This record gives sequence, C-alpha cells and structure tokens, in this order.
Amino acid sequence: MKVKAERQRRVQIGALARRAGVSPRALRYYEEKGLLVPGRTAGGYRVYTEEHVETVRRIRILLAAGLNSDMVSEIMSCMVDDGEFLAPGCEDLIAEFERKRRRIDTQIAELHDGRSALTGIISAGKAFADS
DNA sequence: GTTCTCACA
DNA sequence: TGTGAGTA
Repeated sequence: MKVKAERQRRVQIGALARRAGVSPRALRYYEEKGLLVPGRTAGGYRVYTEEHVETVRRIRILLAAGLNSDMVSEIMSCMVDDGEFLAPGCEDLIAEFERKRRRIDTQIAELHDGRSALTGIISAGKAFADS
C-alpha cells in the first residue's frame, strides 16, 4: 500500500500546474515559502506526484481564507501526509488558529456592513436617477 | 518543447 | 505573481 505511493507517476511542474489549476510560477512560490516540497531530478527539474495535487488545493483554500504562508506551512506540517485533517502533537497551534478564525468572522461581519452600505448608496443613486 | 534561476521600463 | 533572458 505504501509501495504504491512511492511508485506514483511523477510529473513536471507544468503538468501539476494544469491539474491543480495554478501557474507554475505559483508552484515555485509555494516551494519558496516551504508550503510544497517537490523532488528534484538530476537535472534540477522539480518532480511532483498526484499527492501534490491535493496539497496544492489545500494550500489555495487556506490562502484564500486569509492565512499567510507561515500559518499554512504550520498547518501543513501538522497534518498526517495523506490524511485530510489529522493533527498529531500540534495542539499548541489550535489556539492560534482559533484566533485566526475569529478574525475571519470579524472580517466577514465588516464585509457585510460594507455591502449593506453599498446597497443603500446604490438604491439612493437609482432613486435619484429615476426622479 | 520544458524547466531553471534571476531580475524588474 | 507575471514576464523576459539565457541555460540545461
């Protein structure tokens, strides 16, 4: 079973980029930030496996949630490789993530307020135009 | 044809 | 994060 993972087909950066829906540039950037660690060929080419496709998706989700690369890196290292959401001995990070989650809640609320304000302005503008 | 690193009118 | 340069 583990043997299977080790002999997975390896792909170059371009192929992984297409599969994951990101640019090769982004993939190199993730590596620079320690989020994604590809293998290397003798010639220096980065080599990835199917496993990396899902890793990239998780990275994108976390990044989209507003986490910086440092936090994403911490999370990645606290999850058992193939497992979806497993946390070994990283309970110490939970508190930090809870703070981050709270900040996200605050941002959502602020975004809602901004949207409401915009809605008011828009209807006021339309009322003026129709008058 | 692809990727690599480095640099930025 | 895109793009071009000069390679491997």
